[in-house]
Amino acid sequence: MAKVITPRQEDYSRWYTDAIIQSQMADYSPVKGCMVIRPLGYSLWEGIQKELDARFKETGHQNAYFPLFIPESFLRKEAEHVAGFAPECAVVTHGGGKELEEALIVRPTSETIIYAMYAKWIRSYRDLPVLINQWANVVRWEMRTRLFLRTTEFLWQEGHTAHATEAEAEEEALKILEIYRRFAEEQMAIPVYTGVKTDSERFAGALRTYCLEALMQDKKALQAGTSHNLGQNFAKAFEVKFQTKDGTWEHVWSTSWGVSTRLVGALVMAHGDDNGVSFPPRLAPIQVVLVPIWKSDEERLRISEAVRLAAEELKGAFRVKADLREEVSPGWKFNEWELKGVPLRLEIGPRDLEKDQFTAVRRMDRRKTPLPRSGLAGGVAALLEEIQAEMLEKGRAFLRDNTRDAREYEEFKRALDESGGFFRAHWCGSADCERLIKEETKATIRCIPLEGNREDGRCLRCGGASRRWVYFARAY
RNA sequence: CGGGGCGUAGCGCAGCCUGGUAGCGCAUCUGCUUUGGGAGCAGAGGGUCGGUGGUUCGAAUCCACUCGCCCCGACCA
Repeated sequence: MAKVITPRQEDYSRWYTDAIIQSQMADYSPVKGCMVIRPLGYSLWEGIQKELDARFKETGHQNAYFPLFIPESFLRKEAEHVAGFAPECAVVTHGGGKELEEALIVRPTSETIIYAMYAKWIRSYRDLPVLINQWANVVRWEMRTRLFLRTTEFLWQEGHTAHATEAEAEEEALKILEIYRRFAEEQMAIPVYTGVKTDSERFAGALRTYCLEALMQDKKALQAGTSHNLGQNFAKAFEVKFQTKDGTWEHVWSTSWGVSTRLVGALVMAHGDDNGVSFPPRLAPIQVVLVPIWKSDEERLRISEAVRLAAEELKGAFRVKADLREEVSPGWKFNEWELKGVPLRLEIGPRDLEKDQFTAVRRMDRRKTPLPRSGLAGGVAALLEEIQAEMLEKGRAFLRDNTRDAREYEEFKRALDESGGFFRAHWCGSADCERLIKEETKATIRCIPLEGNREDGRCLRCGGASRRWVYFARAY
């Protein structure tokens, strides 16, 4: 039967779409730019939510929910913020059959409504810090959309915290950045670069924007999460003040931070191959699939029984699926579960039964290992851990191999076209140089590392003095 | 918004140039044989050809308008 997915080398962008549609992670909706997240895609998001939510709570955050609709006037209160978001907002002008007195914005992000509420709730330094997160949908009217990476409506979490001092807010923003970084590596098996955005890439209304940048297989960078130190910008716009110990009034210092369903797209692009998507064991909705192989009725009975017993044994510790369908062949099942990204497959046929074993096959490279039926759970646990670790290691090697130094502009341009990836290059700090590089090469400064990049050099574009290098890349 | 492509059965497509009873593959259903990498044979069901209007004896096919989607660019998580 014909391959259902366009090979990556032929057309990476088609491959991405094919992999998602064919694996049934998502589908296009009747509304342009929107997508339906199907059970496979959604359960990945649930896995992401579960793990991140636990980490947020461990660090003292609580969940809450703020409404979808925001009065238009709220958005206008912070000048930079409104300039940044107004063009991409969906606006509700009618309700209940009548034109509304004040139009309502469908939230593109919730800073404004949240700070309006914080202004009511915060009176004293004793009320601080406020550490709230919400899991929500937001809408941004993007011109060009792509499944999971950029859709008109998407799901995310947005944390919004308020603190008594600038130092506390800064500490919070960095703490979250570190949570994100570790999550990306430990759970998603995607290594990232972290750092701070330049002014031009900063969140509208933030003092500083910290970010995670990952590298996809087509050598383009993907922003995987952001954490903003908002300073007192929103506090001033919304009059969020508190009384200090000395009785003076001060504006709070705040942060906001988020990751979105884009992470699901990152998983696809980081780990998928021409056979479909491929998920790291810790996030895989199904970690182990059991596939029986039989010929005679007698074999069918014995082998399906062995599968049932194994599934029973593994069920407590792993997310397991026993594929006992009789209407499709084993070969069909192999392909289907590979397409859907299951990291480990256990085959059992007459030959395995004879040796009292399962044949384990790793999704990431199809490597086969016999696993004795006794102590199966232990063997499976070890294999899954091994796969998780190797997927991360593979990602690390990929990131390392595709990060280069760029000292000379023409050489940089050539290397961008030839190899892509990240480039460490000196930048004088001028917005003009940054803009010209973007116009001339389509590469942007992905982030300025927080440490380890101090070094005297010459700006890639103008040759002026530079004291630190930054990461450049073409990005999604 | 600019450039390109596509709307014909659930999915993928052919047919359109040169108008004349709507086809192929996959999927689905039934039966038998199969099962260690997408099984075989036989049979069956399924389509107002994106929409509207026009030309014509006759339109999937020609013309006009329109709607939608995908890809590439400018904006962005």
